[in-house]
Parts: sequence; C-alpha cells; structure tokens
Amino acid sequence: MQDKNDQVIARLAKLDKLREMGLNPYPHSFSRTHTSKELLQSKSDLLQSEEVVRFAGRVVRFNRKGKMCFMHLKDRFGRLQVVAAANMLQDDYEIVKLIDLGDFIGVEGSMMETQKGEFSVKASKITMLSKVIRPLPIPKEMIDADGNKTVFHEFKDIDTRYRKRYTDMALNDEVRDVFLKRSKIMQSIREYLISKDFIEVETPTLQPIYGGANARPFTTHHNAADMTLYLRVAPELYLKRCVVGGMEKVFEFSKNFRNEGMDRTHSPEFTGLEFYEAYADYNDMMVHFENIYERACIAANGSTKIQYQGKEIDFKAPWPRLTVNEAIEKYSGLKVEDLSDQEIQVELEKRNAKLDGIWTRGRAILELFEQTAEAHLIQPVFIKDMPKESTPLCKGHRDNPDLIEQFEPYANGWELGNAYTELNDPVRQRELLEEQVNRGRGGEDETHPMDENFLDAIESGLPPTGGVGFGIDRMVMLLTNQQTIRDVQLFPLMKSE
RNA sequence: GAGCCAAUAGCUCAGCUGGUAGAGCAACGCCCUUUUAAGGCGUGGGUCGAAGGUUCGAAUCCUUCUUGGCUCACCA
Repeated sequence: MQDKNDQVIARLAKLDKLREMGLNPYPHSFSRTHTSKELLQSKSDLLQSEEVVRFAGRVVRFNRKGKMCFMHLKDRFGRLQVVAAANMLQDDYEIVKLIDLGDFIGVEGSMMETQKGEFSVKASKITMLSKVIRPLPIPKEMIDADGNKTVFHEFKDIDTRYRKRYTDMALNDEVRDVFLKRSKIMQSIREYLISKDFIEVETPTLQPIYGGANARPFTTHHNAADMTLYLRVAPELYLKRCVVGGMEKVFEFSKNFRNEGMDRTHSPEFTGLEFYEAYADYNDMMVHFENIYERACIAANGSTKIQYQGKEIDFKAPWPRLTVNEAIEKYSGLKVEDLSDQEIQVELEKRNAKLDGIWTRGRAILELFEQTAEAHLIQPVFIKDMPKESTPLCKGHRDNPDLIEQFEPYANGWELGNAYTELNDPVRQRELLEEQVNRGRGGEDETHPMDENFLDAIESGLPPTGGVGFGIDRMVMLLTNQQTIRDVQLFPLMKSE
C-alpha cells in the first residue's frame, strides 16, 4: 500500500500476531443468530433465558479496563455493547488485545446488563472477522441526559468524505440514511407503476444517435464495430418505440449522461425516470406524477410534509394546475395574452433578462415566466400549456394553436420534471425535428442529429400517448433535505487528486 | 467560465506583524474487572496541497498550479 504510517504498521503487526496464534484474521463466514435490532427487540426474554447468541459488527468504541474490555459493535441497524472479560474469555482475551477500532468481529455469549444498566453481550467467545489495517477516524459520541448526541472529532472533510464514501457511510449514520431513503423512494415508485400495470424496460445506454433532450452527450468509440457511440442523454426516443411496439405502458429508471457543467444540482451522470402510457394525455400524467411524489415522500419520511432547508413543503396530492400565462399573471399581474411582442420584450428588459438566439414570442413568454413566477413555486404545482417553441416532441394544444400540451411540475422553486401529451403525428414530428436539426441548439454551434429510426417508428404508428420524465436525484435531495446532488449519489464524480 | 475562501499528524484543529511545528482524539509502552468522550504515567508520529520566488531565515509574504467549498454565470 502507498502510505504506511505508524498506525498501519501497528495494525499489520497485530495481523501477523493473529496468524502466529493460528487464527485466520479473515475467515470465510460467521453465522449470526441476531442483529443488534433483534437483540434489542427480545431484550427481556434474552436477559431471562441467558440463551447463547452470536452477534457481529464493526468495533466503533473501545474501552479497555485492565483485564476487561467494553466495546460497541455496529451493524446496519445500530450499535450494541459487548463486555469482554479475561476470566470469561480465557485464551480469546489475547484476541481482544489485538482488536482496533474499525475491525469486524463476531462474539458469542449471553445477554446481560452492566451495573449502569446497559444491555450488553457477555462474550464467551470472540472471533476476528476482518482485521482492518487502515485507521478509521471513528468519532467519539456523548449522549447527554436529554438524549442529545454530541460528536467529537467528527470525520467531516467534505472532499475526503466524497472520495472515501465507504468510510463516510461507515462513520456517519445520516449519510447511510439518505441512501436507505433513496432505496425506499425508488421502491415506492416502482411499486406504484407496477400496480398501475406499467412494464419496466431497459433501453440502450450506448446509442449510435442521441436524442430526447437538448443536451451535449459524452462520446465514445466501439472498437470492433469501429463506430462512434454516445452515452444516452435521455431514454425518451427508445421508450416511445416500446409504445409503438404495443407495450402500451412502460417505464425505465435510466442513468443519463450529459457532458455539461457540474454544480450543486447538476452531475454528469444522473438517474431519470420516464414513463409512457398509451391512450392517455398530459392530464392523466399529472395524476400519476402527484401520486408518485406523494407516495415517495411518505415512503421516505412517513408524511406528505417535509422540511427542506427550513421551508415546509407538502406534497399531498392533488396539486394545483396553472398555465404558464396564469402563473405569470399570478406573480406579476401581467396578462400575457394582452401584451404585444414589443411589450413583452419591455417587461423582460425591466427584469434584466435577455433571450439568447432567435427571438420568438413563445421563448420570450417562457423567459418571462422564469423571471416572474419560478422563484415563487415553493409548494408543489403543475405549470402547463407551454408555448409551442418549447420542444419538438410534444403535441399541439387541443384548444390553442400557439401552445403545446406540456407540463412541468415545480416545488421549492425547482423544475422537477417534464411531461407531454406526446406528439404522434409523424409528418408534424418530422417537420419539427428537421427544424431543430437546422436550427442547432439555441445559438450554439452543435446540431441535433436526425434519428431516422425513431421517425420510422413514429411513422409506423404511435398511439395517443402521455409521457413523463423526471430526475430521481433532485427528488431524493428534496425528500431527504440534502443541499447538493453529490449528497444523494453514492460515489459522485470527483476530479483526480 | 468569473469572484471569494480553504488545504498543517490517521481524524478534528491551533500556529499573530516571517525566527526553524503544537493540542485533543487515534497509535505505541505500562497500570486498571462494570466503563460511557473512562482515567493515570510515559513515548513516537509531519515534504505544513505542489512548484517557483523574496529573505540570513518561509507553514506564515509573492507568483503559478492542483483539489475542494461558497456565490454568480452556463445548462430545458
């Protein structure tokens, strides 16, 4: 190993000693009779029966007292004290002398209470399960009479914690909790969609043509086929092919990759969920969306209400629906319908906003919405009926030719997702995609490639369909009160040290 | 991409206007059979993020770089 400090050397010496004693410091398994949670649950029975239990975990506290030693072992459910006394353990007490903080050990013994009343395993046998050779900066904790926990010398260097997430998780319970909640959130989404008869599918991550979102892709190369491939920016175009194929209701948890900037809410790889339902429209999708969010919130927090950075947000369904124009009027008093293009531009200038690329009335209205309304959208709300310039994949509005049937759910001022009554008119679809290819990406030099195979699919018949896409990471951030996307991704990308 | 801030022992930090590196925890040795941040006595541990520069002398001042954080910009 690279850096050998005194502590590593001391642990390697203990490792040798264990081997000299004829012990395997890395045995193949250990059968537990109880986890820490199970021991606590059967506390009174076990104290009475003096049944022999087998318990294992990582040593997170150590208090040697001559020929006696108190340890706390931590498993995934919590920590529990082990009392290791020389007269009980006989030869095994030699092992106790070679234990360091961070080691995994297994104990066998009966349950007891110490003089201070702490429920503990009275060890009659100790087994080293994994000798750790690198010191773990395990903090000391003090719990006062009121049950408040104070942590001393906490492992908190942010950079190191992301780079060594295994250590971070082992030491900081709150970190592991976030990922437990993430798992519960994903599970609740999956259960909801499956209960509504959706089929979970997997579509390509490596794609010869990328699409479905206006984003810059990562590029890679397949050697044997000698072809350029892209990591997907969104699964949308493939999921629609599934609907064309008759699957009717499909969803996918999709790792998406976008070769753009990184900040508090953007990571180059992130998880999206998209689902599509044949014979449904965007109104049906709003119902699914608010149900999914409400259930996920309950799964993670046991309530529809959360605190996010001091703000209370209630995800209880149903959520209000506002059109873009209604939202602008609500928060600025401006009636967009009555304003000329000129007047809209004046309102934008008043707010120091400028439009990159080609000026169109629709894009200007969207910009005005962002300037006036977005920051106010703390409680969950659906913003719907965007100007038609917004996206080429959405169907026109049934009542207004200037609008499309798109909605974006908002909460905490964040755009949480994006959904449409999907465009299924193949002639119109081709026109819009060709326009996009010709236009390139709003003022930038890169163009969006034309996906002929996707158009062929739409030409082969997409039923009326509603679709939704949203970011799981941002959802987990909200529902676990985390401020940065790195805190909800297990192993976030870091630059090389 | 811009501005500001930070990087010192395994961990958490101190180190003033430049004088040759410090604490607590952890580690090592000894004592201790009911501890709870256990305690007592003793010992070792550092390329002060990296590279240059100024100076008799740099952790400290200057420059550049690296990594991270915050704010802003970009990004449907």
